[in-house]
Amino acid sequence: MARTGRPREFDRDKAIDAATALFWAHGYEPTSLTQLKASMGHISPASFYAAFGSKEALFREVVQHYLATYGQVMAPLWDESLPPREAIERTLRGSARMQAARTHPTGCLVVSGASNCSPENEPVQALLAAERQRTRAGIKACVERAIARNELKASPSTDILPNILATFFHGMTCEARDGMTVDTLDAAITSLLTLWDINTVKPLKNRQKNTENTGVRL
Amino acid sequence: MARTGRPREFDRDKAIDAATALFWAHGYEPTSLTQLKASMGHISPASFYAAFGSKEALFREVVQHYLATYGQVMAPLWDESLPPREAIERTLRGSARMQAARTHPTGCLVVSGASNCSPENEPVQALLAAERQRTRAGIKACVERAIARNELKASPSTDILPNILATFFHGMTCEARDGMTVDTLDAAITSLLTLWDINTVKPLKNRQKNTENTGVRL
DNA sequence: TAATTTCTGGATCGATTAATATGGAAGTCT
DNA sequence: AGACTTCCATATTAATCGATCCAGAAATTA
Repeated sequence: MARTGRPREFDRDKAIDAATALFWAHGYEPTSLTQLKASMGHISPASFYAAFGSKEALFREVVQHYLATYGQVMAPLWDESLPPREAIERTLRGSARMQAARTHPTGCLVVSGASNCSPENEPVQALLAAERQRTRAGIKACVERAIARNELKASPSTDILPNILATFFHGMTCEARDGMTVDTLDAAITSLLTLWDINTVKPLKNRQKNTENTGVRL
Repeated sequence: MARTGRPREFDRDKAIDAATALFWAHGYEPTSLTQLKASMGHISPASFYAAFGSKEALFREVVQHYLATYGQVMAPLWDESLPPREAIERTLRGSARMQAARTHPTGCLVVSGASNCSPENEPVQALLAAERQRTRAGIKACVERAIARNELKASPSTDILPNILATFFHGMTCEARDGMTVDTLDAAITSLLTLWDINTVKPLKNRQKNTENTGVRL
């Protein structure tokens, strides 16, 4: 769009990165414009508003950027070329590794990015809530696909499986932020997936071997 | 202590109740002094500070009050007169029912009460983090007690069981706040506890009957 | 009644919030 | 070169933040 005129002096992409780190670590409301501008190289208010519009608009950009990068650990959920169980397992293990990493704030931005909000910022909360709902739908679709492929038997305990997985998944944010390591989370995932395996149509004695050679992305 | 002088005109206990509802719904930082004072009957700043000292001191009182009332759903964890599995089950079901109830804000105050915090309020975050750690210790103690009583076999998958339960437990806050009903959470708990049962020393064929006649408190 | 204590309302503190306005320098395009 | 666009830095907006202070009213006890 902007092709003429004086070019911006700060790197917009790096600014988004810096804003992501701040919002991720402290949440939407506690992150002040002063902090944001400082993290972008002490840019002026005018530069900030010209580049991003508002704090909320910046946050929405940050969320999109997060989903397009870190959030890609959940991509297997919608990859229908993967066996459903592997899609779930890759998502869980990838998320565990991402959320517990020390190279950025721990936990998931979508879960904890706006969990404490004033009523006037309810739209921000709704944005993340919608994204979490998308995750639940993805998990549910995997389980239903497994049933359709005759890999899981249809039963009440299979019906509730997506809810268990979603609850555990969202709980990882709290655990990671409280210091749980990736190894511990990974071991928990291995054990949790037993709940999947005991609902398979033909239980294999050595099914647990599957959990070792499934790669983890990112 | 205060026996003479003009008595306070507002009900301090009701004020704590009102503050609990606000902090629970919006979190520590987004809840302003103005809101707090208004919820206590539009009391004056002087009355507020005379009665509570500061916003942070009030929050600490609120947390104690929360733990002594709503938080008592976790009491079974430290009740050694209960069989360990029943202690865990009562805690999970009681928490699910409490967190999903519509008579107060959903979710758990200890999990979401200060999840978005500025660095200067780190002590508030630490207060809740310590309480969460106490919960994890309680869950772990139950599992270890079950092993000591020869009700669970010692194994790697038993070792990780407390972490799975804690992650699920803390995830319930996110699910409840996003609208998951108590019935759904309850069904998920029933299925999750299968992970306990498959690690029992002598697996009973009709173990699942146990999940029906265990009472739920509060 | 007198003395004491603690309440109340209102004004106010400095700091910080997100957002806007202004004026001029800097760089791009024709 | 000249026109144009967009940048930057500095001030400043009104509102709100948590917290403090003071004067006077009110209720207790002696």
